[in-house]
This record gives sequence, structure tokens and C-alpha cells, in this order.
Amino acid sequence: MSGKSGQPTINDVARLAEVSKKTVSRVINRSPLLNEETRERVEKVIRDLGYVPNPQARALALRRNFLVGLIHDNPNAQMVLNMQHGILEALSGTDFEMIVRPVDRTSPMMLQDVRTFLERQRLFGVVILPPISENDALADLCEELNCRYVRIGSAELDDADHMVASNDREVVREATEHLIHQGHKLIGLVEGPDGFRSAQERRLGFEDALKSAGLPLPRSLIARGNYTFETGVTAANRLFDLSPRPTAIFASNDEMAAGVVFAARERGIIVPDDLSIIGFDDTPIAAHIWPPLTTVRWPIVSMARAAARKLVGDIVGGESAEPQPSVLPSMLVKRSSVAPPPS
Amino acid sequence: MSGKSGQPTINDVARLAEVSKKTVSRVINRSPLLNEETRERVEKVIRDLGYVPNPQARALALRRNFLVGLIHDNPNAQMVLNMQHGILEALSGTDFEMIVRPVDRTSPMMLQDVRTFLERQRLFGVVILPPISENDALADLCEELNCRYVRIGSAELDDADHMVASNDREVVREATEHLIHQGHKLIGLVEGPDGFRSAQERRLGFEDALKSAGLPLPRSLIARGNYTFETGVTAANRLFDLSPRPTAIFASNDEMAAGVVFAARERGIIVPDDLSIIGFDDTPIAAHIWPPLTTVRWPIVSMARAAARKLVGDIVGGESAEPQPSVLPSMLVKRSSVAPPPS
DNA sequence: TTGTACGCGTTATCAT
DNA sequence: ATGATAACGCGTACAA
Repeated sequence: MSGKSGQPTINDVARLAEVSKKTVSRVINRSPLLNEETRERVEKVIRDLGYVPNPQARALALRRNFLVGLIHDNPNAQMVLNMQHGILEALSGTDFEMIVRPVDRTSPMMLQDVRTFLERQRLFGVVILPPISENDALADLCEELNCRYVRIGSAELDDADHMVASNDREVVREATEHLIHQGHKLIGLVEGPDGFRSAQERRLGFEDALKSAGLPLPRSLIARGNYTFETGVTAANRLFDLSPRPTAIFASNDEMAAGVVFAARERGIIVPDDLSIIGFDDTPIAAHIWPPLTTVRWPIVSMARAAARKLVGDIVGGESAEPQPSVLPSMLVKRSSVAPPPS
Repeated sequence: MSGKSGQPTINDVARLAEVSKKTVSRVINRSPLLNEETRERVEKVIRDLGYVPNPQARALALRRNFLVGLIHDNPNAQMVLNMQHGILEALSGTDFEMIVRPVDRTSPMMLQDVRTFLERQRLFGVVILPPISENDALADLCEELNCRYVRIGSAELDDADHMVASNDREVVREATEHLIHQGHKLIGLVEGPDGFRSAQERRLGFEDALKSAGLPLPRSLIARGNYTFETGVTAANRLFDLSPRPTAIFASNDEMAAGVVFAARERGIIVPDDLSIIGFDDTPIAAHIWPPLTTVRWPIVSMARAAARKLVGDIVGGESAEPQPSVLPSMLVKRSSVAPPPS
């Protein structure tokens, strides 16, 4: 090594391989115009030395960091963490690292904050999680700042290069049909908050199923929550006050579904004998409450993995990068919270 | 601006303030040897220009990134995410960002992986989460690589500068005493996995309480789990098979406690009438199962915040940085899973 | 196909 | 107290 500081630099490699820095640089960046023999010689030196390009220097020269940002606005912990796992899975073995950035959806400074963040860190790209992913201004901002981005959502929010989505509407329709096939005719909906695309898509799927079956859907059978356990309890109680009472409830996520289960128990309503419940997400809570919850498994990890691959695929995959899917299927997971209605 | 690329650089500031780059650099880095007048002039230009130092260039020159790493080995999602929140809270408003690094505790490559990671990214420092924080070799590695670190754990693992801990033993003793005061004499323990300091501390606290009360603790009343819901179920069933059956159970974390509740329901054992249960962590699941779980609130966010402040305090706080606490108290949260034993 | 010279934006050295 | 100049390690014109 030239210096004393430990890591070998590109100069060390160049000297030992008896070529110029530039040639080493070409090897690293897989330049096609290179003598095969030269490349091998350089690669051998690189291996022998254990040389790894310095990310800081690359970032400075390229005006772009080898970091993938994760922008989210704190939906629920399990989802965020699963997304992180998916992204890190896709990034493992590459030079990329993940940097996490929570934002406040309700703050008027949100866009400015993100702008500052992106300008400063010069990220390679960002993955944007729902629900903030539905914000078009944010996507435009990324575009403007020349920062790649992929949005994850419950519907096709953007063109295929900038989006990974799930088929919420379709799968909720299936879930609701499962309830209908069991014989339920009075089915309540605990829907997600206004302005969330996921809430909207899931409601549409719910309505699709009821419409196809010729079942009526009075406004009173729909109660809104905001994806938290507590609002699930409240919404359920509103539904329980109805007469006749619904014999089944679809909740737009598991937390609210857990709230419904909780509220039912408080009232002495037995699940699933008196009331069937289906949730959405398949977070751990779904399997851990009593009775275990029938729910929709949302392919979080796969979506995140696909998003990250879409972002860095060109770089790490070279020519061989497989195109990543833009729509990933959810599936119904049947457990014990659904039964035929009481006779 | 000199260039066209948007952000002003240190050169722009120097030119407009009619000083050298180095002087600007001194202003930025709060060098004490600076004419007050010069400093103010430069600061004004900096404000007017909206100049912000380029982190990539700084990283290269300083051989140190302005990034704080979070090293964890996937304990549970809620904890990891809360830790992230705590760290980001401490970092917000500073130039630091957080980069997340999960590792595999069981892999023989773990240390090598971390070494590569730290050498490459040249992090400013890392926060290490339990249980991997208990690994002394990892701390030594950080030391060797000249990377600051703070370990978070259930006991004092290191000197005050390198550690933030909770008082698990003490608070579990209190929790157990709560059970004893209710009249329970046959109390089971679902303990955490072997080799985890948290498991050990909590068990010690449990034993302390029983010993003080003069209660016997036959080996059969202790069942081991590995902090997952499923092992909680298994351990509970082992305890339920005992005759006489314990009238109360302390579980070393909430997930296992939820498993105990689940197992009890499967057997028709009513909580808390037939069985009292206390958990540990106060994750959301504790409040969302039925009955709501009495548990120990573990100050995760505060610990993470303190850890991050300890890491970057010297830099961002200047002289005024308050020393961060090294031991944070947990507290018992009483809900509905505890009652006097059946008569 | 390969090399030379310079730029990226900052900090450090050593003068003055 | 301040400034000229050289690192820091890599990428890119442009030349050879």
C-alpha cells in the first residue's frame, strides 16, 4: 500500500498491475473496451490486495452516493421493518446500503425536508412506502432532483419503472366472496382512512364482491377507521349497534381487525360462531390473537425486494438484470376467524 | 455560484466573503481562533447563499462519514423500529443520517461482515442493539476500527460512554412482587433463551422476588422459550401440565406472554381469573390482546435516543452537550391480566 | 486499447 | 488570525 492507513487504493492496484488508474477504473466499472488480458491481470491484483473502491471518493466524483433511501411516514412497525428486510435483501452483496428517512405527512415542511435530504445526501435512489408514496408531488420532486425512485402502493400509481403495486382490489373481492360463500348476507366493512389509496382499493374490492352477489350495501354497514387498533374497536362497536347485526366483517387491515375481535369479546360476541372476521396484511398479530385471524397476506417483503432491484438493477445486474415485476399478488390466508353465519 | 450544478460550494462562500476556503472551513467547524468580525461576515454569506457543506466531500477529507449505523440481529420488529425512532429523533436537526445494518448472529461470517461494512462506510459511529450488543468481540472490533459505538442492553455491559442499559433485574423483581402481593404462591416463569443477558437478568429479578418472599422455586416452574409467540405457547403448555398448576406466570417478553394467553384460551383457562400473567416490553400486542396484558414498559425509544446522543453529542452539542444517562428505568404497567389467585 | 491531467468539495499542513 | 497548497480516492475529457 502506498499510504499507512490500511485500505489499498486504486493507485496501489494500478502500480502493482503496472497500468494506469484509469484502466483500473475501467475494470471496476466494467468498461467493455478493455483488453481481456489486461482485465484479468488487474482483477487478480484486486483480489490479491482485497481492494475495494472507496465509496466516499466515488460519491464525490460521481456526485451520487451509493445509498438507497427508504422514505416512509410511519404506517405500522411491522410493515416498515418488513420493507427494510426486503430492500436489504435486494441490496445484500452489492455496494449499496440503506438509509432510512421517516417523514411527517401532515407537515407543511415535508416536501422541503425531503428536498434538503435528497440534495444533501445525493442518494442513488429512494423507495417510497405507502401511504406517502401516493403523493405525486413527492415523486415529481425526486424527478426534479434527478433521484431515481420507486413507489410502493396498493394500486398502479406510476409507470412500471417507478412503481411496485399489489392487487388489493382483486384480492379483497376474493376475500369478501369467501365470506359470501359461507352464507353471510349481512357483511360489514371497517374501511381505512379517507385519502388512502389502499383504503379506497380495498373498499372497491369489497363493493365489487357484494355487487356481483347481488347483496345490498347500505351506508350503515360501512364504518371508517384509521388503521389503528383503537379505531377498529370504535368502528366495530358502531357496527355492533346495528339491528340486525352483521354476521361478518371485513377490516381493511389486521390492526383494525384485531380491534374488532377485541370489541366482540368485550360484548360477549363469539368469533367465529357469532361473527366472522377477515383482516388484511397478515402481520404477526393476525396469527397471535384468538381466534387466529383469516386475513390477506400482503407481499410486503417481495414488493420491497422488487422495488430495490428495480432501483439498482441496471448497475449491479449489468445486462443480466431481470426485469422486476410491477404488480405482486396477495393471497387469502384462511385461519379460524371465519365460519358460516349463526342460524 | 461558480458552477452550474445548483448547490453553492465553499469556494463560492470564500469568494463572496473575500476570505480563503480555509477560513470558511474554520467557521463551519467552529474553530476558536477566528476574528469575530471575520466569522460574522462569513456566516452572513453562508446564510445568504444557503450554503451547506457537501457531506461526500467531507467524508472523503475526514475519512469519516456523517452516518450513524444501527447494527441489530432481528429481535422483534417493534423493538427495532422503536430504536430507529429514538435514534432518528436524536439525529434530527443534525447533519447525521442513520444507516441500518442487520446481521446474522449465528453466522461465522458475522464479524467479518461487520468489519467490511465499517471499513467501507467509515461510519461516524454505531448503535448496537441487543442481543448482538452482548457480543464483546463486536465491541472490540469497533474499537479496533476506530468506530465509536454505544451498546444497548439489559445490564451494564460496558463503561458508561459505550452503553445504555435498562434495569431489568430490578423491575422484574417488582413485577414479580406485584404477583406475590396479590396472593400468588405458585408462580411460573417463561424465561428467554440461554445466552441472552436480558433473559438472565429477568430471571434473576424473578428469583430475587421469590427468595425475598420465602417462596420455593422448583426447577419445574421454569420453562424456557426463545422470545417467540410459538415458544410461549409451548412453554405455557408445559407449565399447565403441572399439578398443582401455577396460578400466575411471568413471561420474559410480551410475545411469549401472548403465547401463554393463547395457550390458556386453548385449554379453557380463564385469564386473569384462573391465571395471572405479566409480560415484558409493552409492545402494542400487549394492549391489543384480550385481556390487555400487565407488562413492563421497556424504555426503548429513550434508550435509543440516549445512545445516539451519546454518540454524536460531542459534535453537535459542542460544549453544551448534556451527558446522557447510562441506565434508564423501566416501569410496571398494570392492565387486566393480573388478579388474585382462585380460592 | 491505454494513459495524462484535471475536477469533485472538503480538510490538513505549514507557512506568514 | 489567515492563506497557499497539497492531500483525500476516484471518474472523465481528451490525447496518444
